[in-house]
Amino acid sequence: MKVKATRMPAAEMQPRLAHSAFELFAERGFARVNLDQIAARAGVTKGSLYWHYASKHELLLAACHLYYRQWHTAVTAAIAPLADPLERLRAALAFSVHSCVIDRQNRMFTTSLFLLMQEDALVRSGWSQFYAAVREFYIGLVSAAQAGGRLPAGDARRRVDLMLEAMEGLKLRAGFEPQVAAPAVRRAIVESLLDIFHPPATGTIPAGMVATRKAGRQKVSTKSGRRAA
Amino acid sequence: MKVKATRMPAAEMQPRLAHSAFELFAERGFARVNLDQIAARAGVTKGSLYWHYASKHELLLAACHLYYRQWHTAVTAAIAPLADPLERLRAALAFSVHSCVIDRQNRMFTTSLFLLMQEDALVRSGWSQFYAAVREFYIGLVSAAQAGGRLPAGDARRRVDLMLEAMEGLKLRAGFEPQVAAPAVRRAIVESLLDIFHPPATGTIPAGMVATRKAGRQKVSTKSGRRAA
DNA sequence: AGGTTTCCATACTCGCGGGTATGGTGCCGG
DNA sequence: CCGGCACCATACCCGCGAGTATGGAAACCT
Repeated sequence: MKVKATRMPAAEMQPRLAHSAFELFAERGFARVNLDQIAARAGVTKGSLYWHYASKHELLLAACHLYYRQWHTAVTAAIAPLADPLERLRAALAFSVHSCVIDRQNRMFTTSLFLLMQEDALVRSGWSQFYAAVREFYIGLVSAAQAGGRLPAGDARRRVDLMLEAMEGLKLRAGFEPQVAAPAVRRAIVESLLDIFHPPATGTIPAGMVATRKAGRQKVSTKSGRRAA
Repeated sequence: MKVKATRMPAAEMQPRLAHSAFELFAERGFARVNLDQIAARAGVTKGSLYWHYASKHELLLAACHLYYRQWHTAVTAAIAPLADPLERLRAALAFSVHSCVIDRQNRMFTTSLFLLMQEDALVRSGWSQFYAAVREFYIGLVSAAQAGGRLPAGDARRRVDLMLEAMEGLKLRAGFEPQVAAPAVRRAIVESLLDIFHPPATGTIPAGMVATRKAGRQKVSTKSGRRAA
């Protein structure tokens, strides 16, 4: 029986299984992946998978940690060569937008995660911590740009929250509107997100004296606005 | 056998089943609902469910159409009594934020939908049409506010896209950070979203007011440059 | 009335997949 | 050299749930 019991040197199979689990979850989503597939991709069978992980759920948590670490190293590398704080922020945004829009695996994994989060406290708290880390990371970039005079002062935390929400929404939108993957659109999106860190022209409402300096720069609403009845 | 074959008058059972399917999908998500539960909530059994719908998938599509119609009537009612265009926009935003943040059913249903979308063209195109309708609805509100001088001029479509993305992201965030459900936070979020429709103080970088003079090797160029990302 | 159609219930099939039982094999210490 | 441990494969169990087969009762003809 060509059993090929190659004897992995102890704690090498565990991350290997987590990696294949992550890949498959990112390709097909958690529910559409079974344990035989995960084990097969790692080169073993389900029986030995259960020696390393007690359940599919544990495998999910391991895949999540893998995802979190991957994001951190990738975004760190993306901004490492840059010195100007605004350019660092811009590069981080460009990286995030790219991974949200282009990387289908990323979309599938996180979308699957958002559903699991609704009924699993561990997944939820894990994501919550990751999200907090991402937020602090961006707040650091924005604060540095503000301190360096490259961005106007403002409530960094609140604006970063808005920006991150828009990023997540963009990811979802890219799932059904593939045109946002066009390079020109992506660049425009990055600029839109950067605009979030510029405060509005006036406080909140420009009462009646709106300047309308650039009115009519683009065709406005003639055929788009089916008025709300 | 007390068979209780009450004989629903033809096309009354169909929407009844769609409604209970929607409710259950919104409570537990598509994958965690079986057909017996849907049939039971509608007062029948699975055998008769299959007389009205050919598969669970058809039931899902019916539930989607129900959701789309519900959103439209609800948001229309929310802004109906208002006349001022900016107030209409604000009311629509407040309604949307409320349903994203408070309504757990809404979150669960759409989150479940986003996952199904990845592998189901019908669900995807249905959502795409719905999203387009929502976008046009908001573009109409924004354009009206701009035309009435209540909002400064600007690219309504692009800003509405950004706003809707932030709204979807907010919905996801509300799933794991329940503190956004606080009324004060909700109001602040509505104002943040409204700020999107106020253009930044200057084009992109406020060069005049800050110390560093715009080391702008790359400027935004307003339309589309040919820079590599 | 008798036949047909419409709507509904009961009872079943059956594949899928998470999880388990069990036994084999390389390896290491004694 | 041998017993035990770590790692892995094979083969099984079993619940769940989508979908089906079948039959029965009400309504609708003609």
